[in-house]
Amino acid sequence: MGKKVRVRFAPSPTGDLHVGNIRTALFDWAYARHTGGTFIFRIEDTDTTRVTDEYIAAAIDTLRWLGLQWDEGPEVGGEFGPYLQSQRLEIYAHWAQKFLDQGDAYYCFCTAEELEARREAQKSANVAPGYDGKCRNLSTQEIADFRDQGRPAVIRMRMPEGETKFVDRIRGEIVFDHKYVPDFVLARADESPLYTLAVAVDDILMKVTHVLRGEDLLSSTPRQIRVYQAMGVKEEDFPTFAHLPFVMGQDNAKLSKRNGEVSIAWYRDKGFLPEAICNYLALLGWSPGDDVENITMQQLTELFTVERVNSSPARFDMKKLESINGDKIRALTLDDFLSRALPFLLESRVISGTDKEIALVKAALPIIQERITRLDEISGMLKFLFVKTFSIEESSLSKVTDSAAKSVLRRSLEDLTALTSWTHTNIEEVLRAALIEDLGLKPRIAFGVVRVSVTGSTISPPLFESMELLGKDSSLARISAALSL
RNA sequence: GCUCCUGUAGUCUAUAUGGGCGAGGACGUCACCCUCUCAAGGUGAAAACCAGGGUUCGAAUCCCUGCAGGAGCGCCA
Repeated sequence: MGKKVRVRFAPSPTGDLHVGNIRTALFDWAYARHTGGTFIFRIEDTDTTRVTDEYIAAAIDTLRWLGLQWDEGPEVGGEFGPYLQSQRLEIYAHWAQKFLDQGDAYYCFCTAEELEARREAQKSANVAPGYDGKCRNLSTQEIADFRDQGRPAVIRMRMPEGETKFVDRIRGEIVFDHKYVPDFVLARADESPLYTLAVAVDDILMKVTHVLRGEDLLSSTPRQIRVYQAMGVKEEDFPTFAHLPFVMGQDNAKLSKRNGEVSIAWYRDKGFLPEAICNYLALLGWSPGDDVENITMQQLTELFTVERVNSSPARFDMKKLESINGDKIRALTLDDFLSRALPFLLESRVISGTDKEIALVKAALPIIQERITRLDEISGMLKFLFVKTFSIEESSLSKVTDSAAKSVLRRSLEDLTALTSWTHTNIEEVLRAALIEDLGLKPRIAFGVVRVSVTGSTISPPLFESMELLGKDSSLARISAALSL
């Protein structure tokens, strides 16, 4: 080796980045960081009909949010830019022409309809569908005739007979017989490049040393290698390939909207922490070993090696993600937790953002920190502290209306009114003395009644702390309101 | 159809190069404990080597076949 590691994450943003993309990006990033190499972010936008500026912007935003800093790429630049393939068109045109001149590529005049018809024929004849090489050896006369007819021509790469052999860092030696690798198109009739041309050219020009990407690209590797060869690159300068296993949906199908949300934007909105997403995704197809699971981004870069990546596909499990998310939330410092919680409270309009509100939120967060698995649960748990017109939820109303409940409320109101120092320990002391010791009630019954009257729900943060935060006036007002229901 | 990849509990995985694997951990599930609800935490339980052959003193670990799942075969990436 000796060469400095350069890895790239090169998505084609035809939609929001999804779980699978991110897992790939994460491994690329972790590998670069682990080896002290360079992490390159490149946008593959050669398919202008499907890639949009919005999706590109979203991809950039998502990577930023996840904390996967790139060393070269959009917005940060770099020595081998530009990093948007749409800005590198003349480079691809140059190489396509060179391949043509060398005889490695040729013009193909077959129309889409003709190709389609022949593919159908191949299928019904039980032959692998693929280009049949019709235009491979056209004479100059034939080419001229097609040109005269005004037929458009694509540029096709010639696959010589033989085989391509390479060592995949995850799967070992892989061999493809060229019989199953048909001549492929490098550029459209309008000369715009295709992925097959652009990736290979860019990986070489950007001096990429390791290609870590999805398993779906495994069978396109011989085509890339073919381009390297046509470029005159020596075999020892080819990048090393490592094809990562798939991330699939719960039901073993490919991840899609239908089974589990795939867009990272959705996870962000739901209140998943970026470090939780990364930690969980890192565990899909990789493991640090030694029964370790909960790791920081820093540890990931220290522990990550391609050797420990599995070759078998993994299923995405939302439950486990939530569990890890809960762990990460519990590990947050109060200030960090606060800054992450605020956007959700603002968004749901539980608070408007005044200093007073924020101070109350900060005081309340510790009592809910271990009770949530996602940030979007915060609003529901704290809204009782902020609502202007308080009401008890429908399903819990019956808890406070029977006569036994009334006596609990009456007694609570009485004893609490006399309490001067409104702290949760004092509140608890008073209520225990009155309801448990004096009235002889079971704690869960007695406190349950008070809980519903004060928080409006049978489920809430710890009662006494909640009452302290709510304040004496509001707490007593709610109890007396419940009394008159 | 053809080519390629993959196969440890419901899920993710650990067991560096075959022998403490009579299979370990985590999520989930169930039970119990703790407890003012909900959580968190603690304890415990059920739960797996795809099948069949071989190689070997010994295989979950290596080989073959079968089966199952997935991917690719585009003027998509």
